[in-house]
Amino acid sequence: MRPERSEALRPTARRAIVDAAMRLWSVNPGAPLHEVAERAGVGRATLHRHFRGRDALLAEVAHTCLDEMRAVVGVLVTPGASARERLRGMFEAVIPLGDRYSFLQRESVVDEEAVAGYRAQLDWVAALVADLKAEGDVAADVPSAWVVGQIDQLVWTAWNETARGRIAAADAATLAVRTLLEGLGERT
Amino acid sequence: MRPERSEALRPTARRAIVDAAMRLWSVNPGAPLHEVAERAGVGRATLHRHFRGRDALLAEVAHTCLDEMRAVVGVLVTPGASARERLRGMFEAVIPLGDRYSFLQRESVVDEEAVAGYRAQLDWVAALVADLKAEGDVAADVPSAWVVGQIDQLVWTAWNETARGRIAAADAATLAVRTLLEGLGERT
DNA sequence: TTCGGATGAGACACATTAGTCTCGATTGGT
DNA sequence: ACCAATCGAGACTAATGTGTCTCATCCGAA
Repeated sequence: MRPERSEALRPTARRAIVDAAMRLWSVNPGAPLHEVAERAGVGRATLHRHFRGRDALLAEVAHTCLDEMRAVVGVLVTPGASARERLRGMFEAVIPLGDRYSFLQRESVVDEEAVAGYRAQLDWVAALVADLKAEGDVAADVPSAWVVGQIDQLVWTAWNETARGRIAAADAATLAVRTLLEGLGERT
Repeated sequence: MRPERSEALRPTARRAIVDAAMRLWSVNPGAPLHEVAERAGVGRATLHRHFRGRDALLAEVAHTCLDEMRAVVGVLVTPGASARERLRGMFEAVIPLGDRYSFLQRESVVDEEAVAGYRAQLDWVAALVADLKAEGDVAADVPSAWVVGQIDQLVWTAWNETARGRIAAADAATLAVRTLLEGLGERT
Protein backbone atom coordinates (compact mmCIF):
# COMPACT_ATOMS: atom_id res chain seq x y z
CA MET A 1 0.00 0.00 0.00
CA ARG A 2 2.80 2.38 0.85
CA PRO A 3 6.03 1.10 -0.73
CA GLU A 4 7.61 4.52 -0.30
CA ARG A 5 7.18 4.18 3.42
CA SER A 6 10.56 2.52 3.83
CA GLU A 7 12.35 5.59 2.48
CA ALA A 8 10.10 8.08 4.26
CA LEU A 9 12.16 7.91 7.40
CA ARG A 10 12.50 10.53 10.07
CA PRO A 11 15.26 12.70 8.59
CA THR A 12 13.87 12.29 5.09
CA ALA A 13 10.54 13.91 5.87
CA ARG A 14 12.11 17.26 6.65
CA ARG A 15 14.10 17.13 3.46
CA ALA A 16 11.06 16.14 1.42
CA ILE A 17 9.13 19.10 2.78
CA VAL A 18 11.91 21.55 1.94
CA ASP A 19 12.23 20.07 -1.53
CA ALA A 20 8.50 20.22 -2.17
CA ALA A 21 8.33 23.81 -0.96
CA MET A 22 11.17 24.78 -3.30
CA ARG A 23 9.54 23.30 -6.36
CA LEU A 24 6.02 24.41 -5.49
CA TRP A 25 6.85 27.96 -4.46
CA SER A 26 8.96 28.38 -7.57
CA VAL A 27 5.79 28.07 -9.60
CA ASN A 28 3.33 29.52 -7.12
CA PRO A 29 5.02 31.64 -4.44
CA GLY A 30 1.82 31.91 -2.43
CA ALA A 31 0.93 28.25 -2.31
CA PRO A 32 -0.57 27.28 1.08
CA LEU A 33 1.17 24.90 3.44
CA HIS A 34 -1.26 22.06 2.99
CA GLU A 35 -0.28 21.94 -0.68
CA VAL A 36 3.37 21.80 0.30
CA ALA A 37 2.62 18.95 2.68
CA GLU A 38 0.63 17.10 0.05
CA ARG A 39 3.36 17.52 -2.54
CA ALA A 40 5.88 16.24 -0.02
CA GLY A 41 3.72 13.19 0.65
CA VAL A 42 3.46 14.25 4.26
CA GLY A 43 0.66 15.13 6.66
CA ARG A 44 -0.04 18.72 7.48
CA ALA A 45 0.66 18.09 11.14
CA THR A 46 4.07 16.62 10.36
CA LEU A 47 5.01 19.76 8.51
CA HIS A 48 4.22 21.81 11.58
CA ARG A 49 6.18 19.41 13.75
CA HIS A 50 9.29 20.12 11.73
CA PHE A 51 8.79 23.83 11.13
CA ARG A 52 7.36 26.36 13.51
CA GLY A 53 5.46 28.07 10.72
CA ARG A 54 5.52 29.35 7.20
CA ASP A 55 8.34 31.79 7.89
CA ALA A 56 10.55 29.11 9.40
CA LEU A 57 10.06 26.88 6.38
CA LEU A 58 10.70 29.74 4.00
CA ALA A 59 13.92 30.55 5.84
CA GLU A 60 15.16 26.97 5.68
CA VAL A 61 14.30 26.73 2.02
CA ALA A 62 16.23 29.89 1.30
CA HIS A 63 19.21 28.63 3.29
CA THR A 64 19.14 25.31 1.46
CA CYS A 65 19.11 27.06 -1.89
CA LEU A 66 22.05 29.23 -0.98
CA ASP A 67 23.99 26.28 0.44
CA GLU A 68 23.49 24.26 -2.71
CA MET A 69 24.44 27.26 -4.81
CA ARG A 70 27.56 27.78 -2.75
CA ALA A 71 28.50 24.11 -3.05
CA VAL A 72 28.02 24.15 -6.79
CA VAL A 73 29.89 27.40 -7.33
CA GLY A 74 32.60 26.46 -4.86
CA VAL A 75 33.89 23.85 -7.28
CA LEU A 76 34.63 26.58 -9.77
CA VAL A 77 37.49 28.11 -7.81
CA THR A 78 39.87 25.93 -9.79
CA PRO A 79 42.99 28.06 -9.94
CA GLY A 80 44.34 28.89 -13.33
CA ALA A 81 40.93 29.08 -14.96
CA SER A 82 40.25 32.24 -16.91
CA ALA A 83 37.37 34.46 -15.95
CA ARG A 84 35.58 33.48 -19.11
CA GLU A 85 35.95 29.80 -18.29
CA ARG A 86 34.67 30.40 -14.79
CA LEU A 87 31.68 32.29 -16.19
CA ARG A 88 30.84 29.42 -18.48
CA GLY A 89 31.26 26.90 -15.68
CA MET A 90 29.00 28.95 -13.48
CA PHE A 91 26.26 29.01 -16.11
CA GLU A 92 26.54 25.26 -16.67
CA ALA A 93 26.33 24.58 -12.97
CA VAL A 94 23.61 27.02 -12.04
CA ILE A 95 21.17 26.87 -14.95
CA PRO A 96 19.93 23.36 -14.07
CA LEU A 97 19.04 24.68 -10.62
CA GLY A 98 16.62 27.24 -12.01
CA ASP A 99 13.49 25.18 -11.47
CA ARG A 100 14.02 25.20 -7.74
CA TYR A 101 15.46 28.65 -7.14
CA SER A 102 13.28 30.87 -9.24
CA PHE A 103 11.13 31.76 -6.24
CA LEU A 104 14.13 33.57 -4.81
CA GLN A 105 13.63 36.19 -7.49
CA ARG A 106 11.26 37.80 -5.06
CA GLU A 107 13.47 38.98 -2.26
CA SER A 108 10.27 39.41 -0.24
CA VAL A 109 10.29 38.15 3.33
CA VAL A 110 13.40 36.19 4.11
CA ASP A 111 15.77 35.63 6.94
CA GLU A 112 18.39 38.24 7.81
CA GLU A 113 21.04 35.59 7.38
CA ALA A 114 19.64 34.58 4.01
CA VAL A 115 19.91 38.05 2.54
CA ALA A 116 23.50 38.14 3.74
CA GLY A 117 24.11 34.90 1.87
CA TYR A 118 22.48 36.33 -1.23
CA ARG A 119 24.66 39.41 -0.96
CA ALA A 120 27.68 37.14 -0.80
CA GLN A 121 26.56 35.42 -3.99
CA LEU A 122 26.17 38.73 -5.74
CA ASP A 123 29.61 39.72 -4.50
CA TRP A 124 30.99 36.54 -6.00
CA VAL A 125 29.45 37.50 -9.34
CA ALA A 126 30.68 41.05 -8.94
CA ALA A 127 34.21 39.76 -8.41
CA LEU A 128 33.86 37.62 -11.50
CA VAL A 129 32.74 40.65 -13.46
CA ALA A 130 35.75 42.55 -12.23
CA ASP A 131 37.98 39.74 -13.49
CA LEU A 132 36.15 39.68 -16.79
CA LYS A 133 36.85 43.36 -17.16
CA ALA A 134 40.49 42.94 -16.12
CA GLU A 135 40.99 40.22 -18.71
CA GLY A 136 39.36 42.28 -21.42
CA ASP A 137 36.28 40.14 -21.84
CA VAL A 138 33.99 42.94 -20.78
CA ALA A 139 34.37 46.55 -21.84
CA ALA A 140 35.43 48.87 -19.04
CA ASP A 141 32.83 51.50 -19.83
CA VAL A 142 29.89 49.21 -19.07
CA PRO A 143 28.52 49.68 -15.55
CA SER A 144 29.35 46.63 -13.47
CA ALA A 145 25.91 46.67 -11.91
CA TRP A 146 24.42 46.20 -15.36
CA VAL A 147 26.66 43.23 -16.04
CA VAL A 148 25.81 41.60 -12.73
CA GLY A 149 22.10 42.14 -13.33
CA GLN A 150 22.47 40.74 -16.81
CA ILE A 151 24.16 37.57 -15.56
CA ASP A 152 21.40 37.15 -12.99
CA GLN A 153 18.69 37.47 -15.59
CA LEU A 154 20.55 35.30 -18.09
CA VAL A 155 20.29 32.38 -15.67
CA TRP A 156 16.57 32.92 -15.31
CA THR A 157 16.00 33.34 -19.04
CA ALA A 158 18.03 30.25 -19.81
CA TRP A 159 15.95 28.14 -17.46
CA ASN A 160 12.77 29.73 -18.69
CA GLU A 161 13.44 28.91 -22.32
CA THR A 162 14.70 25.41 -21.68
CA ALA A 163 11.75 24.65 -19.41
CA ARG A 164 9.44 25.61 -22.26
CA GLY A 165 11.36 23.33 -24.56
CA ARG A 166 12.27 26.13 -26.93
CA ILE A 167 15.99 25.77 -26.30
CA ALA A 168 18.06 22.63 -25.83
CA ALA A 169 19.44 22.42 -22.32
CA ALA A 170 22.89 21.66 -23.67
CA ASP A 171 22.95 24.89 -25.65
CA ALA A 172 21.81 27.11 -22.82
CA ALA A 173 25.17 27.77 -21.18
CA THR A 174 26.91 28.34 -24.50
CA LEU A 175 24.18 30.69 -25.61
CA ALA A 176 24.31 32.57 -22.33
CA VAL A 177 28.04 33.15 -22.49
CA ARG A 178 27.83 34.21 -26.10
CA THR A 179 24.91 36.52 -25.40
CA LEU A 180 26.65 38.18 -22.53
CA LEU A 181 30.23 38.44 -23.71
CA GLU A 182 29.87 39.23 -27.33
CA GLY A 183 27.37 41.84 -26.35
CA LEU A 184 29.49 43.50 -23.76
CA GLY A 185 32.96 42.73 -25.09
CA GLU A 186 35.36 45.22 -26.58
CA ARG A 187 33.79 47.01 -29.51
CA THR A 188 35.14 45.81 -32.79
CA MET B 1 -9.64 69.65 2.86
CA ARG B 2 -9.88 67.57 -0.27
CA PRO B 3 -8.44 69.51 -3.18
CA GLU B 4 -8.19 66.32 -5.20
CA ARG B 5 -11.89 65.79 -4.79
CA SER B 6 -12.64 67.88 -7.83
CA GLU B 7 -10.68 65.49 -10.00
CA ALA B 8 -11.90 62.38 -8.21
CA LEU B 9 -14.96 62.17 -10.35
CA ARG B 10 -17.00 59.13 -11.20
CA PRO B 11 -15.01 57.84 -14.13
CA THR B 12 -11.75 58.75 -12.42
CA ALA B 13 -12.28 56.43 -9.46
CA ARG B 14 -12.24 53.37 -11.65
CA ARG B 15 -9.08 54.54 -13.32
CA ALA B 16 -7.42 55.34 -10.00
CA ILE B 17 -8.17 51.84 -8.75
CA VAL B 18 -6.69 50.21 -11.83
CA ASP B 19 -3.62 52.41 -11.59
CA ALA B 20 -3.12 51.69 -7.91
CA ALA B 21 -3.50 47.97 -8.49
CA MET B 22 -0.90 48.08 -11.27
CA ARG B 23 1.69 49.81 -9.14
CA LEU B 24 0.95 47.88 -5.97
CA TRP B 25 0.77 44.42 -7.52
CA SER B 26 3.98 45.08 -9.42
CA VAL B 27 5.77 45.20 -6.08
CA ASN B 28 3.58 42.80 -4.12
CA PRO B 29 1.51 40.54 -6.37
CA GLY B 30 -0.54 39.26 -3.47
CA ALA B 31 -1.49 42.58 -1.94
CA PRO B 32 -5.06 42.51 -0.58
CA LEU B 33 -7.82 44.62 -2.07
CA HIS B 34 -8.11 46.97 0.89
CA GLU B 35 -4.53 48.04 0.24
CA VAL B 36 -5.36 48.67 -3.39
CA ALA B 37 -8.34 50.76 -2.33
CA GLU B 38 -6.28 52.70 0.17
CA ARG B 39 -3.55 53.37 -2.38
CA ALA B 40 -6.20 54.55 -4.82
CA GLY B 41 -7.61 56.92 -2.21
CA VAL B 42 -10.92 55.11 -2.44
CA GLY B 43 -13.18 53.24 -0.07
CA ARG B 44 -13.17 49.49 -0.05
CA ALA B 45 -16.84 49.40 -0.94
CA THR B 46 -16.29 51.63 -3.95
CA LEU B 47 -13.75 49.22 -5.29
CA HIS B 48 -16.32 46.45 -5.15
CA ARG B 49 -18.88 48.69 -6.79
CA HIS B 50 -16.64 49.01 -9.81
CA PHE B 51 -15.25 45.49 -9.95
CA ARG B 52 -17.07 42.27 -9.23
CA GLY B 53 -14.06 40.83 -7.47
CA ARG B 54 -10.33 40.38 -7.46
CA ASP B 55 -10.33 38.46 -10.72
CA ALA B 56 -12.31 41.13 -12.52
CA LEU B 57 -9.90 43.81 -11.38
CA LEU B 58 -6.93 41.71 -12.35
CA ALA B 59 -8.39 41.17 -15.79
CA GLU B 60 -9.00 44.87 -16.34
CA VAL B 61 -5.51 45.72 -15.14
CA ALA B 62 -4.03 43.24 -17.57
CA HIS B 63 -6.12 44.62 -20.42
CA THR B 64 -5.09 48.16 -19.57
CA CYS B 65 -1.43 47.20 -19.57
CA LEU B 66 -1.70 45.55 -22.95
CA ASP B 67 -3.67 48.45 -24.40
CA GLU B 68 -1.08 50.95 -23.26
CA MET B 69 1.69 48.74 -24.55
CA ARG B 70 -0.06 48.47 -27.90
CA ALA B 71 -0.53 52.21 -28.08
CA VAL B 72 3.09 52.89 -27.29
CA VAL B 73 4.42 50.28 -29.70
CA GLY B 74 1.96 51.25 -32.38
CA VAL B 75 3.77 54.53 -32.90
CA LEU B 76 6.86 52.62 -33.92
CA VAL B 77 5.45 51.39 -37.19
CA THR B 78 7.01 54.41 -38.90
CA PRO B 79 7.81 53.10 -42.34
CA GLY B 80 11.37 53.29 -43.49
CA ALA B 81 12.81 52.72 -40.06
CA SER B 82 15.38 49.96 -39.83
CA ALA B 83 14.78 47.02 -37.55
CA ARG B 84 17.56 48.23 -35.31
CA GLU B 85 15.95 51.64 -35.02
CA ARG B 86 12.62 50.07 -34.22
CA LEU B 87 14.25 47.91 -31.56
CA ARG B 88 15.79 50.93 -29.94
CA GLY B 89 12.54 52.84 -30.13
CA MET B 90 10.73 49.93 -28.53
CA PHE B 91 13.17 49.86 -25.64
CA GLU B 92 12.91 53.59 -25.10
CA ALA B 93 9.14 53.43 -25.12
CA VAL B 94 8.64 50.33 -23.05
CA ILE B 95 11.31 50.55 -20.36
CA PRO B 96 9.63 53.48 -18.56
CA LEU B 97 6.52 51.32 -18.27
CA GLY B 98 8.30 48.63 -16.29
CA ASP B 99 7.20 49.85 -12.90
CA ARG B 100 3.60 49.14 -13.74
CA TYR B 101 3.85 46.03 -15.86
CA SER B 102 6.29 43.91 -13.94
CA PHE B 103 3.48 42.00 -12.27
CA LEU B 104 2.61 40.57 -15.67
CA GLN B 105 5.78 38.52 -15.44
CA ARG B 106 3.65 36.02 -13.59
CA GLU B 107 1.27 34.78 -16.24
CA SER B 108 -0.70 33.21 -13.38
CA VAL B 109 -4.46 33.74 -13.48
CA VAL B 110 -5.47 36.07 -16.24
CA ASP B 111 -8.22 36.49 -18.72
CA GLU B 112 -8.36 34.34 -21.82
CA GLU B 113 -8.44 37.50 -23.89
CA ALA B 114 -5.44 38.89 -22.05
CA VAL B 115 -3.20 35.94 -22.86
CA ALA B 116 -4.21 36.35 -26.48
CA GLY B 117 -3.10 39.97 -26.31
CA TYR B 118 0.15 38.93 -24.73
CA ARG B 119 0.69 36.40 -27.48
CA ALA B 120 0.15 39.17 -30.00
CA GLN B 121 2.80 41.26 -28.31
CA LEU B 122 5.25 38.38 -28.46
CA ASP B 123 4.39 37.94 -32.11
CA TRP B 124 5.23 41.58 -32.70
CA VAL B 125 8.61 41.04 -31.07
CA ALA B 126 9.09 37.82 -33.03
CA ALA B 127 8.45 39.72 -36.25
CA LEU B 128 10.96 42.34 -35.19
CA VAL B 129 13.49 39.61 -34.51
CA ALA B 130 12.87 38.19 -37.97
CA ASP B 131 13.57 41.62 -39.44
CA LEU B 132 16.70 41.96 -37.33
CA LYS B 133 17.91 38.66 -38.72
CA ALA B 134 17.01 39.65 -42.26
CA GLU B 135 18.93 42.88 -41.95
CA GLY B 136 21.96 41.12 -40.53
CA ASP B 137 21.71 42.58 -37.05
CA VAL B 138 21.17 39.20 -35.46
CA ALA B 139 23.05 36.06 -36.44
CA ALA B 140 20.90 33.50 -38.21
CA ASP B 141 22.10 30.57 -36.13
CA VAL B 142 20.71 31.97 -32.89
CA PRO B 143 17.30 30.50 -32.01
CA SER B 144 14.64 33.17 -32.42
CA ALA B 145 12.95 32.05 -29.22
CA TRP B 146 16.12 32.88 -27.32
CA VAL B 147 16.25 36.35 -28.84
CA VAL B 148 12.62 37.04 -28.01
CA GLY B 149 13.13 35.83 -24.45
CA GLN B 150 16.22 37.95 -24.18
CA ILE B 151 14.40 41.09 -25.31
CA ASP B 152 11.65 40.39 -22.81
CA GLN B 153 14.10 40.01 -19.97
CA LEU B 154 16.14 43.00 -21.09
CA VAL B 155 13.17 45.24 -20.50
CA TRP B 156 12.71 43.85 -17.02
CA THR B 157 16.41 44.09 -16.17
CA ALA B 158 16.59 47.62 -17.45
CA TRP B 159 13.75 48.73 -15.25
CA ASN B 160 15.11 46.77 -12.32
CA GLU B 161 18.50 48.42 -12.45
CA THR B 162 17.17 51.91 -13.06
CA ALA B 163 14.65 51.52 -10.25
CA ARG B 164 17.50 50.68 -7.90
CA GLY B 165 19.37 53.75 -9.09
CA ARG B 166 22.33 51.76 -10.29
CA ILE B 167 21.83 52.76 -13.90
CA ALA B 168 20.81 56.12 -15.34
CA ALA B 169 17.41 55.92 -16.99
CA ALA B 170 18.74 57.69 -20.06
CA ASP B 171 21.38 55.02 -20.57
CA ALA B 172 19.06 52.07 -20.19
CA ALA B 173 17.80 51.85 -23.77
CA THR B 174 21.24 52.35 -25.23
CA LEU B 175 22.70 49.74 -22.95
CA ALA B 176 19.91 47.31 -23.76
CA VAL B 177 20.41 47.61 -27.50
CA ARG B 178 24.14 47.28 -27.16
CA THR B 179 23.80 44.28 -24.85
CA LEU B 180 21.48 42.50 -27.18
CA LEU B 181 22.85 43.30 -30.59
CA GLU B 182 26.54 43.17 -30.04
CA GLY B 183 26.00 39.93 -28.23
CA LEU B 184 23.93 38.33 -30.91
CA GLY B 185 25.28 40.10 -33.96
CA GLU B 186 27.43 38.55 -36.69
CA ARG B 187 30.58 37.11 -35.23
CA THR B 188 33.60 39.22 -35.96
C1' DT C 1 5.98 -10.10 20.46
C1' DT C 2 6.25 -5.79 22.66
C1' DC C 3 7.43 -1.00 23.12
C1' DG C 4 8.47 3.75 21.84
C1' DG C 5 8.89 7.28 18.52
C1' DA C 6 7.07 9.27 14.49
C1' DT C 7 3.35 9.79 11.41
C1' DG C 8 -1.42 10.78 9.17
C1' DA C 9 -5.97 12.07 9.58
C1' DG C 10 -8.90 15.16 11.23
C1' DA C 11 -11.17 18.34 14.66
C1' DC C 12 -10.70 22.86 16.45
C1' DA C 13 -9.69 27.86 17.27
C1' DC C 14 -7.84 31.96 15.24
C1' DA C 15 -6.40 35.51 11.74
C1' DT C 16 -6.79 37.46 7.35
C1' DT C 17 -9.14 38.48 3.25
C1' DA C 18 -13.21 38.71 0.19
C1' DG C 19 -17.54 40.24 -0.64
C1' DT C 20 -22.22 42.43 0.75
C1' DC C 21 -24.93 45.71 2.91
C1' DT C 22 -26.50 50.00 5.19
C1' DC C 23 -26.20 54.74 6.36
C1' DG C 24 -24.80 59.37 6.45
C1' DA C 25 -22.17 62.79 3.76
C1' DT C 26 -20.54 65.04 -0.38
C1' DT C 27 -20.79 66.35 -5.15
C1' DG C 28 -22.50 68.04 -9.49
C1' DG C 29 -26.43 69.34 -12.06
C1' DT C 30 -31.01 71.46 -12.15
C1' DA D 1 -31.68 75.50 -2.92
C1' DC D 2 -32.82 70.91 -4.12
C1' DC D 3 -32.23 66.25 -5.97
C1' DA D 4 -30.11 62.18 -7.69
C1' DA D 5 -26.01 59.75 -7.94
C1' DT D 6 -21.99 58.50 -5.90
C1' DC D 7 -18.91 57.93 -2.27
C1' DG D 8 -16.53 56.63 2.47
C1' DA D 9 -16.89 54.35 6.64
C1' DG D 10 -17.99 50.58 9.09
C1' DA D 11 -20.65 46.36 10.42
C1' DC D 12 -21.31 41.84 8.97
C1' DT D 13 -20.77 37.08 6.87
C1' DA D 14 -18.26 33.60 4.19
C1' DA D 15 -14.06 31.53 2.68
C1' DT D 16 -9.43 30.44 3.12
C1' DG D 17 -5.09 29.70 5.37
C1' DT D 18 -2.54 29.07 9.82
C1' DG D 19 -1.39 26.83 13.93
C1' DT D 20 -2.47 23.41 17.85
C1' DC D 21 -4.16 19.37 19.53
C1' DT D 22 -5.74 14.46 19.97
C1' DC D 23 -5.81 9.76 18.70
C1' DA D 24 -5.23 5.67 16.15
C1' DT D 25 -1.69 3.58 13.43
C1' DC D 26 2.70 2.14 11.53
C1' DC D 27 7.52 1.23 11.72
C1' DG D 28 11.82 -0.37 13.58
C1' DA D 29 14.29 -1.98 17.60
C1' DA D 30 14.69 -4.75 21.61
